[in-house]
Amino acid sequence: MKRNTWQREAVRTALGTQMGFVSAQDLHSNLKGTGSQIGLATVYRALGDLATEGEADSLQSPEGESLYRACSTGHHHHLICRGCGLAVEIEADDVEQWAKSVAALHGFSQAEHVVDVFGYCSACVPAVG
Amino acid sequence: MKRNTWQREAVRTALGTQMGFVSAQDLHSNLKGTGSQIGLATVYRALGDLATEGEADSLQSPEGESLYRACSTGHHHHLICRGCGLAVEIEADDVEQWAKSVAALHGFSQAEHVVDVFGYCSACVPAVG
DNA sequence: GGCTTATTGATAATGATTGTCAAAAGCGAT
DNA sequence: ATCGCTTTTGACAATCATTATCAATAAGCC
Ligand SMILES: [Zn+2]
Ligand SMILES: [Zn+2]
Ligand SMILES: [Zn+2]
Ligand SMILES: [Zn+2]
Repeated sequence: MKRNTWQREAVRTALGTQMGFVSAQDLHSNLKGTGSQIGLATVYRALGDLATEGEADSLQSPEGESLYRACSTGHHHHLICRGCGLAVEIEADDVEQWAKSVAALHGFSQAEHVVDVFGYCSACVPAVG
Repeated sequence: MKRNTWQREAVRTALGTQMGFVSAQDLHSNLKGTGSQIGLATVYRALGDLATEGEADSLQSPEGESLYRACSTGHHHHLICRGCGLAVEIEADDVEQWAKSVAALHGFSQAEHVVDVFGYCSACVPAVG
């Protein structure tokens, strides 16, 4: 049976306060910054669990880091700021249809897709040029 | 000025013989297996260069590894078999336009996108059910 | 309160990728 | 072909995210 620990809840709520995607390392730093004594490994485990249970959405940054975000809604994609992590949820039925049809067209089954857009939001663009 | 070395060519041709995406580590193993004495760091550098110059296409596996594939055409995406690594190049102007417009719509700059479809090809589907 | 067992967390281990830098090799000029 | 300058190489160390260990802790149940 899975137990309720303050660590799990801490990660859950910390994720909720984030406005965008964050890495496990970042979230751990944030938690430590607020006085929490939670361990890094626990943050990794909690995030992994949340993602598995569908309470969090995960993706990989272009640099290869795993990023997480609280998310309870259904299938959708994200427009993510490389600077501050801000994530805008985007839906695109066109893309969904396209993915489905291109897979079928080539005889592929059990098709899933990865569709994410990365850039710099209007607030971060001045900081990078 | 960039120089021509047998190492670069070795990586280029080794990539060409692959039917799907491969990691730098795998390609290095393959090269070593055929008697080449090329160094691992050189394989990483060569693949990075090829990707930058547009001669190779790169993406990240779900596990976070960087994968490469020979590719001489312009910007496109892939339909990738989880079973055998087979990759079909796909183009979708619709998706390109969508990515561009959704970024602009939200004030994002320097937008890049990750668009890949994963599934099982017709040859691999029987093996997984 | 105790028992049982999942969970935690400090730390070590892993594994991909990058940095270092002296030695080797490419290329243009001689 | 040789010289000289500059890029490239490669063995090795360093980095960095993530995972594995495993003894200590603490949920949940009686
Ligand atoms: Zn931003
Ligand atoms: Zn979708
Ligand atoms: Zn296949
Ligand atoms: Zn595209």
